[in-house]
Amino acid sequence: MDRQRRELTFLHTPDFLRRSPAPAESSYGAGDIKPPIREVDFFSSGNCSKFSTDEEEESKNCNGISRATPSEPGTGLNLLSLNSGTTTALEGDRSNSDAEMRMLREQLEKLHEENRKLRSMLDQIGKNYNNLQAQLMMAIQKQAHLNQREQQREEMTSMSSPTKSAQQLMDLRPTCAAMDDVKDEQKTREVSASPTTTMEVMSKESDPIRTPPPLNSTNNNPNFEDGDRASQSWGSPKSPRLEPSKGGDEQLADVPFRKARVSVRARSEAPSISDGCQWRKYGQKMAKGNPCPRAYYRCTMAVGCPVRKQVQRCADDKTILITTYEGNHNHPLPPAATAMANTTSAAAAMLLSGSTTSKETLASTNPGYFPSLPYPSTMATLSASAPFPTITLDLTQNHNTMQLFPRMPLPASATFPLPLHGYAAQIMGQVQQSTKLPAMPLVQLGLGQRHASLVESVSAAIASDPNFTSVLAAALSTAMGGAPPRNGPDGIINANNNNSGNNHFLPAGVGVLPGSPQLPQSCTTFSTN
DNA sequence: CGTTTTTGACCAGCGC
DNA sequence: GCGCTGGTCAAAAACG
Repeated sequence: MDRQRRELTFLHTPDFLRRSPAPAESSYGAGDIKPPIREVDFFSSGNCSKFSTDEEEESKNCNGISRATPSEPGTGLNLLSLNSGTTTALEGDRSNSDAEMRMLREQLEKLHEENRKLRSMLDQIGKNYNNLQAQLMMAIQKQAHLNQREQQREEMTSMSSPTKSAQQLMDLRPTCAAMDDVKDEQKTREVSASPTTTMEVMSKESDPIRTPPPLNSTNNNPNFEDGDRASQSWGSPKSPRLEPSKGGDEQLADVPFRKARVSVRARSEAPSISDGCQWRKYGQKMAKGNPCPRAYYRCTMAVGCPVRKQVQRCADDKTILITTYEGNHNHPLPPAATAMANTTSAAAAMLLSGSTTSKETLASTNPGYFPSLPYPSTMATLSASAPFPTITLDLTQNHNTMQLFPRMPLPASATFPLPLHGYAAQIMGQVQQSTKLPAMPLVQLGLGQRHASLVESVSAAIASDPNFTSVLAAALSTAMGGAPPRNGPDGIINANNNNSGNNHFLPAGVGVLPGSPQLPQSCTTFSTN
């Protein structure tokens, strides 16, 4: 109820985009930022209803100005509350009542107008989000058909392709999703049936407000297996990440997935970005070649959550904050942390679903799929040559990606839910099943080399969509604590890659994918220099 | 007083 | 085997 009240108040707050209290995370000591109490969840706020979990409340919220909440100082609702009290007081003093009533009415009208604007803005955001989802699924399905044909050809010809080892690794990976074969197969059939069905299924899964995953879902959802394993390793001394005790296939199969990372480069003055999760700093090291220390965080939203992140400033440009996420949450995420988590999950899924071979310069080498890429370079790049497969989202350069929010102030503590979870895991589960269910279009997402092209094409498709980049850039920029986009003359965040890191930048897909059961390997990562 | 951050120490992987 | 580096642990300090 408190949350609903806050959200309700938020909707009526004239300057709701202002900076909110600091996030509960810090990386460099002073200037710690606490987690925002009021969060702007652009991705999930497709309409007014997204602000409330209660339908009744929802309808009230959508009808203009709603109930006053005396406990919320400095908000429009408080004005209404004041209005009510003042009206009562005026009964004993009518001399000034007319003038004050006029003033109050004007204030009410202003608030109404403000609410209308905010709602329309939210609606627009939601529409754009849904459009991107639809486009992504279309692209996936389209590519899936192509891959199916390609797969049949490959089976006839190349049994010793360079990426066979990578595919073998995937195939050997513990079949955490296999336990749910039947269910996932049905789901996949639904997904492949039609775009509409796909979106319905996924949107149901994606909305953490409406369908919050069970807290103990780890026990039930095979997709949590990886996280559980990671948790176990965390619990053991020295966290043997590679678990040498495990031999043979399982280890081989496990490593490449657990190591996958998603990295985000963005400009920020804040010590770290607020991603909607709570983090605890557990270490700090000086990294070679960078005067800035690297901070290590782990997720504290749930006991044993295996997600970790690294935060470090770029050595070349200290205004660039590089954050790297690894692992997937074993707990439900707050709405504020869901949207971008899905985005980065998709990015990681695309990375992981490809081969482990380097895929540099995908855009230039693979122009056939999406010849009309609007950007000379990309906002997402893949690097499989690094020790860990890493996808880097570079938001330090500007293109016209802020068009959705031309003059929207960026709240310092707007949330930036990067830690991976959700759809990536779903995809990965399907990837694993793919060896068993070759006929399912989506299932084929992750099969070795032939998936590289899919990864590339989907990535390109996403990257080529101005709406997507706009939304992603906006979300990322809002997440940057107090760092207004400064790359462009008009405050536009660029979607271009930046080569200051050692990652190889590729046009990769960063899909805004609907949420889903937590996946075996979701991660969000920052490239480190 | 409980939680979080700091920071030196420890460990594993890797290259020579 | 040794040294370097990245990552983590854990005791102490700081914080609220």
